[in-house]
Amino acid sequence: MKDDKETKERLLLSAKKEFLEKGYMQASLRNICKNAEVTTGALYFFFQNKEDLFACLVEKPLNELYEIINQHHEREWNPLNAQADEVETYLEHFEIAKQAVHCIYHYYDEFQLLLTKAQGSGFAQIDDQFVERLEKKYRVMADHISLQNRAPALEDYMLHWFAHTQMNLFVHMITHERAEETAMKHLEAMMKGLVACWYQLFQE
Amino acid sequence: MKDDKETKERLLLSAKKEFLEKGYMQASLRNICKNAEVTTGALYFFFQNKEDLFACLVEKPLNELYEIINQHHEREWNPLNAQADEVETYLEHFEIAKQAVHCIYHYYDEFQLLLTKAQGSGFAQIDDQFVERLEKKYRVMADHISLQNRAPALEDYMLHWFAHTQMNLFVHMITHERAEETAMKHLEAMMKGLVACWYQLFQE
Amino acid sequence: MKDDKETKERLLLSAKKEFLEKGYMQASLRNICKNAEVTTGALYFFFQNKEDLFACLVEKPLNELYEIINQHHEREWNPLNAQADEVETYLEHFEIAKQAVHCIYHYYDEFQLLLTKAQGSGFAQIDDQFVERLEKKYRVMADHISLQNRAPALEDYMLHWFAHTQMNLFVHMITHERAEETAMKHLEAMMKGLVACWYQLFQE
Amino acid sequence: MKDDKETKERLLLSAKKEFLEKGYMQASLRNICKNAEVTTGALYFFFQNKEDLFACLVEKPLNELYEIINQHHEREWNPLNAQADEVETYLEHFEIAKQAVHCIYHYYDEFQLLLTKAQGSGFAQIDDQFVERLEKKYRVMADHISLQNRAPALEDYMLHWFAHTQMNLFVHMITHERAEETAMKHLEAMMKGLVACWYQLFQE
DNA sequence: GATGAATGAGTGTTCATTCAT
DNA sequence: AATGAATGAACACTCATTCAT
Repeated sequence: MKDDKETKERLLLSAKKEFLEKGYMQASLRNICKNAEVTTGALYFFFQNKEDLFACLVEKPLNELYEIINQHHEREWNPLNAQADEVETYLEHFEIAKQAVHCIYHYYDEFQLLLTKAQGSGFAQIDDQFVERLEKKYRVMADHISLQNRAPALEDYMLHWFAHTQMNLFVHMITHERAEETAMKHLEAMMKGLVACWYQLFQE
Repeated sequence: MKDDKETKERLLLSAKKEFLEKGYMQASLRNICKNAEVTTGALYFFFQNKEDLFACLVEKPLNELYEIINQHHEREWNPLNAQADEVETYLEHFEIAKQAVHCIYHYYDEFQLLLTKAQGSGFAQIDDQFVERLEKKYRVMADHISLQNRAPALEDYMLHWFAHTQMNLFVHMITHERAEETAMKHLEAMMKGLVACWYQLFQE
Repeated sequence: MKDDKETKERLLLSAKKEFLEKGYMQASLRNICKNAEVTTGALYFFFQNKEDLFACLVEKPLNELYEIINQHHEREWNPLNAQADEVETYLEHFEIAKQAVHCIYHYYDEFQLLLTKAQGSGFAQIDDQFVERLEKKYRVMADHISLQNRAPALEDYMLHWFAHTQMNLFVHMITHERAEETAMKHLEAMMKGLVACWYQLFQE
Repeated sequence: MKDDKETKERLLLSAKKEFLEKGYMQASLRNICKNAEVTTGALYFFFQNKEDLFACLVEKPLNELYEIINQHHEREWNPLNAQADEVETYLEHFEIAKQAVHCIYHYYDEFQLLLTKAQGSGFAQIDDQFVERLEKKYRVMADHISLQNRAPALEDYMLHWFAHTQMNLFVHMITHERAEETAMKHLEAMMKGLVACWYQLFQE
């Protein structure tokens, strides 16, 4: 009777557009419904509230990204067999980043929402959580390097900053380059820079 | 205690508090006036609107920061007499950053507003403007290096990202460390990292 | 556990709970259906609307109570053979009240609904109807007494008030005592008081 | 510019009407504003919310009534000099009731609101509080009588019921008779009945 | 300089009810 | 007998802003 697209789908689409344009807070449910050619009541049939609507857009991509980071962590970074020379480290860093970027570009709009339009929603501090996961991962790598180099452990503050910088790299990409292929090319250069930075942090 | 302060001053103080607590969008002028023990009308005598109120808090610190960057640019970075060896570069980078950080910590609350609470206001993309200024400055430095090394010019994208990263460093500091002195110590380490990153960007 | 009960039964049970908890107005059909594990549509298959649902819970108990009052009226209160001395009167009053209380406690929840949770429904003024029936009954008794005592007839207002007071006694019981046995004990004492009051109304 | 009546006054008047007609819950603020020829915002300038609006109508009359009950309690019912014969008791009971009724009729609409239209507001259980105050007062009188008659103390349940009945008398009056004078005449007869009831409660 | 009153559009959310399937 | 989708009006409440005084 309506269109070929299901109502829920139309609502999600309309919501995505509205959230992208105005951000979570300024987005108007009324507007979302109007653009989806649906009444307000209908929205509340499919979603519990504004928050839930946003979450439905964003949760799946987010979990996929988390899985990527965590899998990596568990599978490859067994420090026993790691040979933490500079090249190794770079490859490791780069591999994680590449997969993350791939995921992020696969859900381009959704990560735009998460990383730049979530203020006011429950996902506002998502970057902190994301940074935290990176931090844990980097802590293991850092301690390994310190051990090999007989250098003092990397300060928490530095580790935290580095993780933040890494995450901001992703935010930067998604904000400045739409094409995944081009993004990937940039990624390589930036990661080289970051790895140089990383090793510098261990020098006195 | 209250009465000796001018109304305008009280409003600005109350506004700063509200904006810091809730961010620009969620801040309520009603609330700001109530806490300043002033009526809404009074606010509109001193300020044109919400936007203007926010600007009044933030404009002066922002301009001071801009001046620091620009002065530096003009005075010290005459490329004719620059000897762009690595140490020089580091010192140059570091000197600018130090002065910027000093300024930022001098107006701690205000930069908190600008850098983390401005979403919804006209200053929402202030970081972009800030980045732009850094970019211009780094362009000169980069070209100088390229010339000396007979290397190809640094890509715009990379320059932009590096400037972003530099700016995020400031955001990170202001979000994670209240004491200027401690901040400065961290700054040194982080800047060493960034300079390493910077030089890496010129490698093939 | 759920499946053996018929849908209609489950709806009525769930509705009773919701109405008792929130009263007629605040009760949510949505909620009633959810707790009955049934969709809204199903509710409207069995009941015409909210009002009807409430009525279905409450009508049968109400009619039984009406019958008790009316039967009594017709059977026993033939004034020709009544010997309206004080003891007789007390016993008569008491007997009716006892049977009414028994009925009310047999349908405890339902009368709770009727007497304290019906605001907003068509049963909101049920107490008035109830009082009316009591009134008719008391009118006969009152006139009999007036005749015997050659006293003026009991004013309508007083009769109405007395009937109200009698009914409030029932409301009070159902609101303050869950056990029928205990309630009955209290009933006796209260009825003695009311009969004293009743006779006082005939004094000049 | 508007009428001769102030906006706030108009709002209160309109609110009183709406609350009386529909009860607290069903009353619509939109409607109240419309009838007062005022925008919704205006209402919220004068009142915090629906609850507050209702309270503003009702609080003053309520406090006056409380004062009447309390003053009485403190001034006259010093049991040392009380001669608790039946006539005394009646007069005492009657005197309180008369003053209460006078107060109630002075604020006729407001007590209508309080006693019959407050469901859903914070004043929903106001009758309980009111009963409680009466109860305290009657407890003193009851114990005095028990002492004199060497009779056992009046059961709490009975006292509570009697207080309820007394209060219901007021509710009844306000619901059934608009003219204070007529009401007062009825009051006397009803109070005589209640005092007879009261004394009956002390008989075995 | 500042007040107090008022605007009016906007917010997210809930509701009883309907109906094609 | 029952579902799931959808309606549309209503709700209390908040907002930045205006303006006569």
